Order: sequence, then C-alpha cells, then structure tokens
Amino acid sequence: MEQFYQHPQHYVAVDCVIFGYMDGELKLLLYPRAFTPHKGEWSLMGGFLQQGEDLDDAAKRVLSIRAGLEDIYLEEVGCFSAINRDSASRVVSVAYYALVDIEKQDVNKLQAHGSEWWSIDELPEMVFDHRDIVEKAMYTLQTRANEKLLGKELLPELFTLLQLRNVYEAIFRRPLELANFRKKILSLDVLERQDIKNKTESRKGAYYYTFKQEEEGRILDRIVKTT
Amino acid sequence: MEQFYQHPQHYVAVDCVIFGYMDGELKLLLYPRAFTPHKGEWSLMGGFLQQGEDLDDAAKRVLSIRAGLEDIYLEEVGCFSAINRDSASRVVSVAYYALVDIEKQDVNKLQAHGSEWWSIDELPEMVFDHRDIVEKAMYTLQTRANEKLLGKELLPELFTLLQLRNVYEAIFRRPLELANFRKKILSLDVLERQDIKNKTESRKGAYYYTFKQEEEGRILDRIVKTT
DNA sequence: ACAAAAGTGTTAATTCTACACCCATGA
DNA sequence: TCATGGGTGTAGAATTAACACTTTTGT
Repeated sequence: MEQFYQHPQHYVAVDCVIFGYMDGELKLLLYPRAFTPHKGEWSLMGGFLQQGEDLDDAAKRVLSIRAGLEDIYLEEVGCFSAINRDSASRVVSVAYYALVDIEKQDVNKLQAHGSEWWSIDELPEMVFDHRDIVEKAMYTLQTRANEKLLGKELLPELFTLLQLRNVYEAIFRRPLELANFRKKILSLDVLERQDIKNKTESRKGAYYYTFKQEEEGRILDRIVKTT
Repeated sequence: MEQFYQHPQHYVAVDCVIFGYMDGELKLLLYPRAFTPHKGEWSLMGGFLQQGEDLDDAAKRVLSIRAGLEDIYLEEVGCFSAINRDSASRVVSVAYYALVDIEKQDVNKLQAHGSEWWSIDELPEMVFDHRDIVEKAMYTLQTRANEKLLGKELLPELFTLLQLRNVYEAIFRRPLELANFRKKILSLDVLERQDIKNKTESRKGAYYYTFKQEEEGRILDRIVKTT
C-alpha cells in the first residue's frame, strides 16, 4: 500500500506563523531551532507530517507540543517547496498562521522551549525561507480579516468595540477611525450587544459585545478598505 | 541526506483545476483516470512531485504532459491532505487552478488523452475529493479576479471591453452592467486603449485594449462587489 | 435612414471619511 | 462640575447601480 505509486516520497512539514496579541500590538512567536542544521537560529514553530494525521492535525500538534497552545485558530497560508529551501534535505512545507491571545497563555511553557515573542517590526534573522513565510502569512491574515470578523481568538468572551478596533489596527497596522469602524462593524450584524458594561477603562463604561454564534461562517464584504 | 530527518515521507501530488474559456463560459478540463484505482472515472489533471522540481514546476509539467498546455497561468489553491482522500495510498495533494483560452489550444492533443471540457454547471461525478478541490478553486479564482485584472490569459493580445466583461461574467457567474463595468475597469488604469478597432462585432467598431505591462503585479481594490 | 452595437451621461442610493458634538459618571 | 473615555450625528466626497441617451457606420 505504501509503495503503491511509483514515485518519490518527500518530507512534508508544517510551519506555524504564530501571531500573538498584546498591548494592542501583533507579535510573532519564534524559537531557537533545537536541532541541526542551523541549531540555535530563530525559526517558526514547525514539525513533520506524520502518517495518521492530516495537515491541520499536524499544525495543531505542533502548536500543542512546541508551545503548549490548545484550541487555537489556524488558517492555511500556502506551500513552500523550493528545492533547497531546507539545507539538510528536501522538505515541502505547508505554512499556517495562528492567532493567540498572549495574556491567556502559560508563559512558563513558552520559556521552557526558549521561545520568545518578537515585535513584527523588529524581527531577527530567521532560518531558511521563514521570512518569506511570515510575509505571506501577514498578507493572508489581512485578507481573511477583511471577509470575516476576526478577533474572537484574541479577545475575551466579552469585549468592547474599542478592543476590537485595537485588534484590527494591529492586523492592518494603521489607525482606524473609531466612529466609522463602529458603524461599519455594527452594520455587519455579527455582534450581539450585552447589557453589561466594562467600567475598568472609563467612568461611563463601554458596552460588552459577543460574536453571534450563527454568523460564524458568513463571508462578509470588505471590512477595511485597503488603500 | 535523503534520510536526514527521522520522519515519514509522503507522496506529494499536484492537481490542476483547468478552467477553460469558450463562448463566454467557463469550462473544466477533466480526463478519465488512466490507472487504478478508479481507472476510467473523471479526474482533475494530476501528477506526483518529483525530486528536482518545486510544486509550481510540477503543476506546469502536469499541464504540459497531460494536456499539452504550455505557458499557462497557474495559481495555488491550497492543500488537501485528508488521510484517506486517495484510496490507494496516503497522498498529500496541492491544488492549482489554471486559466486557458480554449480556442488557442490544440484540440487533437486533448483528444489523445481522452480529455473533455465540461460545463461548470454540469460536472460529472469525480474521483476522490476532486469536487471539493474544484469548489475551492472557483472561490480562489473569484478572490484573485477581484484584486488583479485577470483575462490576459483567456483573451487575445488585443481585446475589447465587451470581451473582458464576458470573462468576468463567466468568472463571477452573473451578469455585470456594461456601462458600470466599463467605468470601473478604466478607472483602475491598467488598460491601454489602442487606435485600432474590432469591426467584426459591430458596424461602429469597438476599441481594442491591451494590458499595461508595468501594472502587472499591482494589487487592486475590489473589482466586483461580491454580494 | 435605420438597425445595432459602442460608448457616454445622469441621477439616486449607498458607503466612506472626517469631524463635531453629546452622554454618563466617578472623583 | 469637570475630565475622560463612550457613543451619536452630520455634511461632503466617493462609489455603486440602474437606466437613458448619443455616436458611428454598413447596408
């Protein structure tokens, strides 16, 4: 069965671009590669596809094992298959991006692997073609954030519109006018206003919102204009 | 070198969703699978990744060998990696879509392989998960057609705006108002009007246009609203 | 002159943008 | 009452959508 087709087989890997959100900024989780070649250089979280799992499973496993992250939002970015992209052997890699609320995570687990959060603006040199992967992931993230209201993954169950705007500003890396963002988002009709208010940020208090369950999958029209 | 990493290797395939354009309609090129399992059932054009090529190369090779198609526009759609998607063996497949001007192609070459063009609306039963692949490819095509002016691949060097609209109607599968489409497209500033007219379709004659070379890669703002 | 396709104009509706303004409340 | 975010309103610009209109030219 394994050798049914008369063709070469290849190492297939997944590489995860883990975007973390903290203090209104997107960060990237990198770790010092644990094995040769390029041991010690900064790398995306990666791992090899095993027999009994599909690529999504593999990506989840990588997040779990390498970073202790569970139930994380994952999205495919694309394939990277240049012949010499991995200097040790021919490896076809499938990139994913993940969205993580840094505050919710166990910092100790990350430290254990030597992982660190890096600011998107000041990334270190990275192994292989990981820099290209990050760039494509960023683009994919923006595209996706435009047709689906992301943020569920980065925000608490209850969140304010200001918090959501901060997420979108981090993703698109530019300021978004609050009044207009508010109107735009509410017009999408995917949020549910709660009767509770967040009083920690202001005296008046800001309404909490939640994502409407049933609107989860709906594809929306351009949320943020890209010019 | 080949066994440098201690992990399983996998068959990696490419499957090409070949969209052809004819008589203002998009068609799909399918062929009857030439080998077991499922020999004779309708299938996308596919092939296995070899050692000395990357995935783009493999896709080009598949188009060339299986369909005699050269210099074809290709775009990655995504990975399909369910464990049992191929009933013979575990195969990770990377899907591509291709755009082809049917009229330009050598019909004989296609016949030789038993390939046939199928209307998008009346596809036959297909092998494995090829139907899912087609659907994702269609979605990717529309997304791409929205941020880049496609059509170069499906149209002659010189084309009229009416022809371009027909391409877009085929891609989005709905009528587009001609006057508005015209204004929208021209405002993008990616086309060059020629001094020659196409007199075959009307007495008055329609201006020919070409794509501006230097605007090739530019990412445009939503060309067709998707509601 | 007229039929038929090419191309332009016009208007109303909608969406974007940039602001100004009002609101609620703890100190 | 006043400082501070939270939230609303509005006017002008830009875009979209629908449809009427003018232009050109072979017959």
